[in-house]
Amino acid sequence: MTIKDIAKLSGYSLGTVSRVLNNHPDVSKAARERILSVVKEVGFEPNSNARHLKMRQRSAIAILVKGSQNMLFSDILERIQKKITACGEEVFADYLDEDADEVSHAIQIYRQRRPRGFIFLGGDLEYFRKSFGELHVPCVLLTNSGEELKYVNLSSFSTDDTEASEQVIDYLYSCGHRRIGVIGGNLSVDQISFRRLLGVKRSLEKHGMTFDRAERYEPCRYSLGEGYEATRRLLGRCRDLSAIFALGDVIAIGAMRAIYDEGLSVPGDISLVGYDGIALSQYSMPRLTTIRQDTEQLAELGVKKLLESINYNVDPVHERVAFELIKGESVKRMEEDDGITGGKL
Amino acid sequence: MTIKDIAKLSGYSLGTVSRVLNNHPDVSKAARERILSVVKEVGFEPNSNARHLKMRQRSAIAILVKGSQNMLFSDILERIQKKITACGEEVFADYLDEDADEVSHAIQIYRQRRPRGFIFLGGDLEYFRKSFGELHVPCVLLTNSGEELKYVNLSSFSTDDTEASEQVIDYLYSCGHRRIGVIGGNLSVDQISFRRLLGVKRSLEKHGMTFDRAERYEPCRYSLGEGYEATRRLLGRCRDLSAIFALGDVIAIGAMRAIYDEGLSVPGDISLVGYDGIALSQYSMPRLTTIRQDTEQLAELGVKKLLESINYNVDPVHERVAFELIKGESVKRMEEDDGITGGKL
DNA sequence: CTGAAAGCGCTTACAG
DNA sequence: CTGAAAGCGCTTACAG
Repeated sequence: MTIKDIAKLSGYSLGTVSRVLNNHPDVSKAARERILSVVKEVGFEPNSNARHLKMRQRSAIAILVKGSQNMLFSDILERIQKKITACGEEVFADYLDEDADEVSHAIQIYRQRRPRGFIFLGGDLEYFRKSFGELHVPCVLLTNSGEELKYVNLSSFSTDDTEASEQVIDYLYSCGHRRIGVIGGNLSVDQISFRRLLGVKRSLEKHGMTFDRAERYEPCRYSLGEGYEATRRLLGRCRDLSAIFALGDVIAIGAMRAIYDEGLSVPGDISLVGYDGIALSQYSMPRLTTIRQDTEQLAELGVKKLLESINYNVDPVHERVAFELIKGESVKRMEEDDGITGGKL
Repeated sequence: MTIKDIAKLSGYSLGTVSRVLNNHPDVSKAARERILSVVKEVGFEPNSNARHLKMRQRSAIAILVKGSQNMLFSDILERIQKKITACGEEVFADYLDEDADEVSHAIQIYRQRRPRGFIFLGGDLEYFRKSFGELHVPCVLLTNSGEELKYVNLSSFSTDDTEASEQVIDYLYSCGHRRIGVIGGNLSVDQISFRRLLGVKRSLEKHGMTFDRAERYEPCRYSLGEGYEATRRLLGRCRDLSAIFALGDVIAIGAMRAIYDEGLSVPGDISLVGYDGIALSQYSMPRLTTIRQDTEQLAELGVKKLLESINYNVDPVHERVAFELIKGESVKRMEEDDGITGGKL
């Protein structure tokens, strides 16, 4: 069943059928109705290969997800898919390893499938800097800011990681915590974890303390298992911590279990704060105190901007989305610990 | 950059370039080497729209995932993607709501993108029965068996849900539990939850007990929140339960929190068993006793079979994959409860 | 408003 | 082993 058959069946020519199918304005009402009814009757669907070949138009919207087990991204992805589909666009998602080079991957996908745009769920600026210049389609980066890169076809929407992390530490400080450890991510300048660590440092310095990274920070990937191991390493090294800030909720859940396995309790012995605000964080025991990223906003703005960029070639934007410190049950208020342990210990 | 440019640059004709690109045997070594070197040099990638238009061949392999937050499926999906990509095939994933009609969706995707095959991650036999007949590409259903449907283009690989559930209840029984509640899924004959319930019933009857569904079973979707709510409803109704079998780990994690919120403990007051064996189940406190589905095997067999079906038109198969009862920390061995509460209570 | 025709980038009999 | 040519199913100037 091709457009030719529809032409024959409807009594109109190939071109007219095509015009109707593509919603061109200059078709008579009679022709439109007749052709549409035939199309419907036989359940015709145009061959998208032929269509895209002609239109030289990219077929769908590609979503590149860094880490298939990342629950924050699953959440955003689900929302994006719904929104894009609702706009009548096609979407497809591809998963990459957490450390994979998403930009090289995008370039490869672009060659193979010519998507009309990309949405990156997570991104390492290092890779963007290296080869994003080769990608000439509208792109949106979510959860990390691409502002400093100044590419004309890259917008981004993200949480202000530094500010949020600063608030976390401010909060822990206000609860009397002075010996705070941090786990998650790594020290590369281009990663979100770097900005989160910056917020940690900023808060501590504001309170007259310093952050000894070598001692108090333990890097790890964003997984339960790595969060678990990192916590054990950190606790093995500095037993005196009263609080741990995990740079991701999944890491925090792993950390929680590690703390228990060390014979300690949360928040009795060690207070714990996560980051992301995934659903799971509110079902753990205790409920996690965490930074909730606004996944609905991220999805909404990301899709809207991408579609605009595809259709109108607008200027890129780099916006921050509001976050919220959710006070769960995993942080203990210390009594009168302040005077004693002021400054870094 | 098209195949024509490559022809010009290499000094060979269009046809020869195409043959080299498609690994046709009858091309001279000289031509092959020359053309390949040019292709490499300019980084040429054939236009897949044109290619597929000609080949009338479906472009990629589509994976339909029921429930984007389903961690078991994320796990399997990740493995599938790696394997398919390793075979040089393209893949794309689409997420559906847990209750969506995946078969209608597949038919629609088929019309739009002509994938060469489908892998269904989760499936409701009701939908397959209704309209799978319209889908004429090789398909593989994972985690549910499509055997009874007898479609020539549908294979399936799944865990023996009935058998596994029977083992769960056998185990709980052997630990002295007699008042067992079940949560998750629904009673539709075509769902995996139905088969799991069948195993529950079978085990209980084997031990001379009956299963009062209206009283002891509470349906819910496979999410933390619904698991939580279902548990509260169930506990509100029958306070005397000594164990709960959640038909999914995610449900179990929600249940665990609900049990705590009722002022009870796991496994002190109530023992809990999950199903799936996702990573999270081993990081909860206590670790979950659960049925581990072999995601690696499911992915491996599914991909292998689909590729075979696409390339050789082989007969469908319906196989069971081994499972394992993982004994975590969430089940308590009761002392001498047997004599007193024999039979259903 | 509509039709006839060119062409998108490729593959594959058909000849040689 | 290789080239010339037809054609996959569509879109879109171009004429009318």
